[in-house]
Amino acid sequence: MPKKYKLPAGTIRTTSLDVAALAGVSQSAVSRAFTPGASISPTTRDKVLDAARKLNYVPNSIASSLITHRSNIVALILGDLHNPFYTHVLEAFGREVQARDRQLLVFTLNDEQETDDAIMRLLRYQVDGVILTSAQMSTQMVGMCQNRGIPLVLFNRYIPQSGTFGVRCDNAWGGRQIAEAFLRAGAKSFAMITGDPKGTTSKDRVAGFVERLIESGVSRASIRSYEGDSTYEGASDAVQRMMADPEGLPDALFGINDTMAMGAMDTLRHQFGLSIPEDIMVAGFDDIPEGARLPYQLTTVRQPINRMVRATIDHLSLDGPAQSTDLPHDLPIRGRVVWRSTVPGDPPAEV
Amino acid sequence: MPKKYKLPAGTIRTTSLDVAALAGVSQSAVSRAFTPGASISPTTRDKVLDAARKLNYVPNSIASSLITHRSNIVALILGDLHNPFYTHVLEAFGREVQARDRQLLVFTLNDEQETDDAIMRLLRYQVDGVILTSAQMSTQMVGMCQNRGIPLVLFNRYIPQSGTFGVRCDNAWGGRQIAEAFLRAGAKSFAMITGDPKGTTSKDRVAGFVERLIESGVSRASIRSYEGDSTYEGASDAVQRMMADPEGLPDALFGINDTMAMGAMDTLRHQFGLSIPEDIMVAGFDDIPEGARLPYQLTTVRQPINRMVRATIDHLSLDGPAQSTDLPHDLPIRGRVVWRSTVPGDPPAEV
DNA sequence: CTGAAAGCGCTTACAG
DNA sequence: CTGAAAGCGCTTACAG
Repeated sequence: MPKKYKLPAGTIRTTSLDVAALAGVSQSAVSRAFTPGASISPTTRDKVLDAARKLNYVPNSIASSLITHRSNIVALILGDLHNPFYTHVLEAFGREVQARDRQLLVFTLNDEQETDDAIMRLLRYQVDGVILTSAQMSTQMVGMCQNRGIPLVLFNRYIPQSGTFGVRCDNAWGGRQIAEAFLRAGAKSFAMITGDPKGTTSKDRVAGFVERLIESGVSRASIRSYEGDSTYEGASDAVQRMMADPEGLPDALFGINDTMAMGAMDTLRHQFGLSIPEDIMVAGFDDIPEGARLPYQLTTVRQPINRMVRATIDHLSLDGPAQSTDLPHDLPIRGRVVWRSTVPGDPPAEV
Repeated sequence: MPKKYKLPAGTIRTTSLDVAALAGVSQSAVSRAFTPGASISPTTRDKVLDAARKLNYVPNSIASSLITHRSNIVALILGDLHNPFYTHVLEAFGREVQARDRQLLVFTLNDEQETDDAIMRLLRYQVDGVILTSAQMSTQMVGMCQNRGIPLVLFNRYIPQSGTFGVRCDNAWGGRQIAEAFLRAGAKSFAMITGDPKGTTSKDRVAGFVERLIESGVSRASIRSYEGDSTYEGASDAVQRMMADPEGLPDALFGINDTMAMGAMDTLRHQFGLSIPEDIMVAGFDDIPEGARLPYQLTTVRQPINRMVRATIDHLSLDGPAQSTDLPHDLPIRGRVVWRSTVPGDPPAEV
């Protein structure tokens, strides 16, 4: 019986029919043997599993997906791979998704406005859920996912009034803690190196930071801001601009993420010969392990990655029915301050 | 006409049949409109594409995969995510695979011996190819892939006599260059911080390094070796052991990868107050961007990632027939020395 | 260039 | 608990 559709030459393709023949059971029985909880006797199951082992049979999940409408694939859209924080995010999602017998289909974005394009591509793969860690997406694309019943969760960002659900660190709270730390250490003038001006993450950290300073009577004029592009190199450039500023050196510098704080520290020390925290105190945000290394010992805010990742995956409702849409559309999770040596003195109380 | 199989509630599922109905053509025509190179008139194609747009139709690649035996998915097995080198590898593979209209299904490994398990899982997804960057796999698993006609390429490792194809950096050559650089700078005693003792990468770099030193009359006794676990922290521990060694400080230290070289530098400087290269010269391997930062300025060997990634994907033969197996089973690609300031003096000639 | 029809490899009501 | 059969949404020979 010649196959009607061409297969790559020399390829052996063992199907449930082959296993059924060897085990002397129906094809349905083979399917049931591989379906947890299916109605099958232990005897039959063992016969099938034996035959499957002999034939090196592995069920074809493409075929089962077609009928179950579940691909067991979760799409992860990654923007900023160069920030080690996102390496840890990828690792955490990989671990959690694999623990649920799914796999990650990764979409790496080169340009900013590629998110919509990535969504169009992942729709073809019939993914069971989408995790978006990158830039903005259009409301049209949100609709494409919703129509198809594909759960979408934003990680560490939110799109107001889009009806999308977002899990994130409580960035404004974190910004406040850093402000408080600087104030207790006696700082009077401040600078920030900011990230993506369109992203909510950087904006919220800045907002919390500034808010707390203003509350404490600091004048807006003594809070400067430089764009750092979220990167080490961008922060280094921002420090050049800060140092060229006639205002002079601020007492305290807030890098909106650890990578930028590290870039700023290296530039302040090696290019301007300054000491930290003696000449200028520095703090970051994220608590990437690199910030704990000997040369940095960076005071920062820990993002509770594992809790954030689990909350994200829970919202995907990979098993069971979709989450009700009455839930709050934004779930900020509070981290904690990690006190190291780039800010002098003792940790202040939470504010 | 009620659907026989349950769909998640509130979900709209548009198929080629719906598009065909709206466009007034057959379902075959819809399929052809979305198949590049298919036999279809421009008029019909436009009618179909119009209807598809109105209905937000996206072809279901699960269904097409079932019949074409191509999932358009490439499996990438990643081990050491904490080494920034592999972040760049992931990014390069993502870029190249997406440029070929495929996506990466990522398998992150926590433990060492999970590779075989990952292979079993990816077989279900009917991937078009497998890229393995992690630890060893059994020859049985190699056979599983070969039987199914799934191309498998090892990235930066090889398994002798397994019949598997590997693309890698010419690690022995790189090790020789570092040895030569140290020798020209006047070093007489040497130490290495090594990586995974089972991996070929570390072994080959060590072998090339030692070989060149021996050639130049260096005695084996003046070449020490410490295990560094391929990590920053492992290298830091290795330096502790090296400094406790009664042999005293060597003239030159080779970190088998940049991450370890950086861990060693930080520990030598901040914990032992040593200067680099005045007290001890250091070199690494990989040329990760972090090694070029101000505090490190690390002399190293660049791995030609882009060439390696392209060679890997070419060997997958995603389009066209599978590669002949007469090809050499191991393709070492030569990098180049990146000369910075952790080794004194001028760059030596290649050896 | 076009349509009707078979079939990819499974899951799952249905009827024993 | 079990098997025969329908069907998931496509691609592709086949016959016009």
